[in-house]
Amino acid sequence: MLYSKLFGKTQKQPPADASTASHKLLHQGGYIRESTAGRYFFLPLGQRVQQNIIKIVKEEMDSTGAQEMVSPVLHPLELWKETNRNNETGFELTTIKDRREAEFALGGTAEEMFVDCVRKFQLSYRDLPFNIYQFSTKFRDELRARGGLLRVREFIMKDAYSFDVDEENFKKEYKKMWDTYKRIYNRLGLDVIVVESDNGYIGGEYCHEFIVESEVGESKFLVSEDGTYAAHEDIAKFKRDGINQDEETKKMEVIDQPAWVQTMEHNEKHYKLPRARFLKNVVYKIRTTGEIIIAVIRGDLDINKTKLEHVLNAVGQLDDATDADLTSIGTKRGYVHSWGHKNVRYIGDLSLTSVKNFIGGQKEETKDTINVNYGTDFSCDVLADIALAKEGYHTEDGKHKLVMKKGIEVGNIFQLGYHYSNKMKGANYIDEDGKEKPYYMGCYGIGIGRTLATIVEIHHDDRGMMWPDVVAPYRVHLVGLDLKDDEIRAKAEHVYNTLHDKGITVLYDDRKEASAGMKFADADLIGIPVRLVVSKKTGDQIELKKRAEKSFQLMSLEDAIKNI
RNA sequence: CGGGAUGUAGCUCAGAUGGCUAGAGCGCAGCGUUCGGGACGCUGAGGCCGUGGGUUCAAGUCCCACCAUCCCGACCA
Repeated sequence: MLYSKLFGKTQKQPPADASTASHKLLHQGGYIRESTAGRYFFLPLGQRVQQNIIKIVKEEMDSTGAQEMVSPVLHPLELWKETNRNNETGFELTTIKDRREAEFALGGTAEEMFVDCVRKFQLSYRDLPFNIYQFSTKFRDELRARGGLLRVREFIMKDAYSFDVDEENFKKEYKKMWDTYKRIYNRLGLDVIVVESDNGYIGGEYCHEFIVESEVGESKFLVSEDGTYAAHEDIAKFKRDGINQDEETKKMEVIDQPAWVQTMEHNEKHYKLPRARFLKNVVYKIRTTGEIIIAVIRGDLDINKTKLEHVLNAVGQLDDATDADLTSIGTKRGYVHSWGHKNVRYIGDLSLTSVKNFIGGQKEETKDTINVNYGTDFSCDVLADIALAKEGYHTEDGKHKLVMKKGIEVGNIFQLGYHYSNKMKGANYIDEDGKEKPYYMGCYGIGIGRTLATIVEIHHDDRGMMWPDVVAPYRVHLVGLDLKDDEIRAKAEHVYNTLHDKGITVLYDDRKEASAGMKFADADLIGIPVRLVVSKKTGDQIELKKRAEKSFQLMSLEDAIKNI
């Protein structure tokens, strides 16, 4: 490719509103342009990289026996209604109507579509298992796009769906996809951490995110110091250390308390005891049913809303209680009781059994309870893990400390089980015994654009991008200097043609007017792995410099080609 | 959706207290001089000052509404 003909230009200054390295560099290097917030043009350079990533993902998927296909972008809204994902689960669904008033969802993920396609066939157990996938543009009506390609409203995703006869067989597929993802990211030059995470609106019981550690990432997760446990903040388990287990259990009493004691800080000051000794209540409301939920937890811990939603089987439906909600159960802020309110459900955290003789639980203006013990003085409707894990807490076995990390989620794998095959009519296969049975599913996603941006986040320096060989838009950036000299220009063109004939992709900076400094700066910014220079100085030889290295060497064209 | 900020040339930005016939640097076009780390000179093209209302003799500048964008939060594979 001749640089002078390349559509898209480099730019000296980054756009003012770009906050991440990948956003700045991809824009400056002429890889992408913003259309509207969260929707991007991929310019020729960007598209070449995107295609390279797609190629690698496709090769690895195909090698597992998965089969590529493609589904319509517009999904009949009835399908989303069939699984009740159109309104209740908080999916960022964009819907449209056509001229005949038929309603569609712009596909944001395609479980329903793939199941709908599969159920059109009379599947036998002999047809299973299989894994079908597609690359397609996904739409997410994000409230807030950010970070260039890191969180967008439209992007290409590889989404795969597996169909098995049962869980045992599914697990083999899940493991296969896990290993495949590791290979894919390895080839792309990304170190991934596999993290247990929350299924959210996808459904199913367990899933894993593939995360590349980065400060600009939005995924927070906890890792045990020895690295054997990694889990997303929303599901991370940890040990509730016993606080005062050797203390004698005392009898509950109602005591006088000064009116100024209202917050946790006040408690600590008044009783001169650590926060863990107090009871804390947090109130929520389930949006769909209006039911009030009181979460009771040890004072030093915080509620994890996602965990609580799972306990309540109300994913994406929990709102913080308003003052009006508190009034409706006959109380107000600061005076919520850990027991006794009517028409509420009490969910307690596991930590309630880790403390003896709690203080609090039934606060009034100048009274409160002390020596409160879970099980004897009060109990919740459910006792479960609903606490937010934090850095410094210990793993469940108590052996290791947890460390908080941030990263970019570049892919994920989900166990779906019977979630969709149970909800959708006719999602069955005929088993050996002649009976209809639902198939056992999994799904597997990779965000291509986000992966591309992540590669830039990891591979760049202050001059520009540094693409790994396999994804670089071209293998070689050929810089011609002194090109007004016919002889030198002929040499450069010879190099260009030779490389081309050898099947090596090359971007040839053939501009006559541009200065050497400008060409080098552009080459560094664009970040192609190998730079070759032909100029007055290089004579019969050619200069080779790798983007990632400082030094360059003169050599013959043949040696240079060997080197590439 | 809550809090904060910003919308002036393709990009980055300047245009106190209203007086604008709207500027600079980069970029772009032409000519000349340069030519191994974003060279220089001259010339030139390029603006409904986000949109709509209002106040005023006069609005890029003040007021209101809306829209858009960014940051924090909420939400979110």
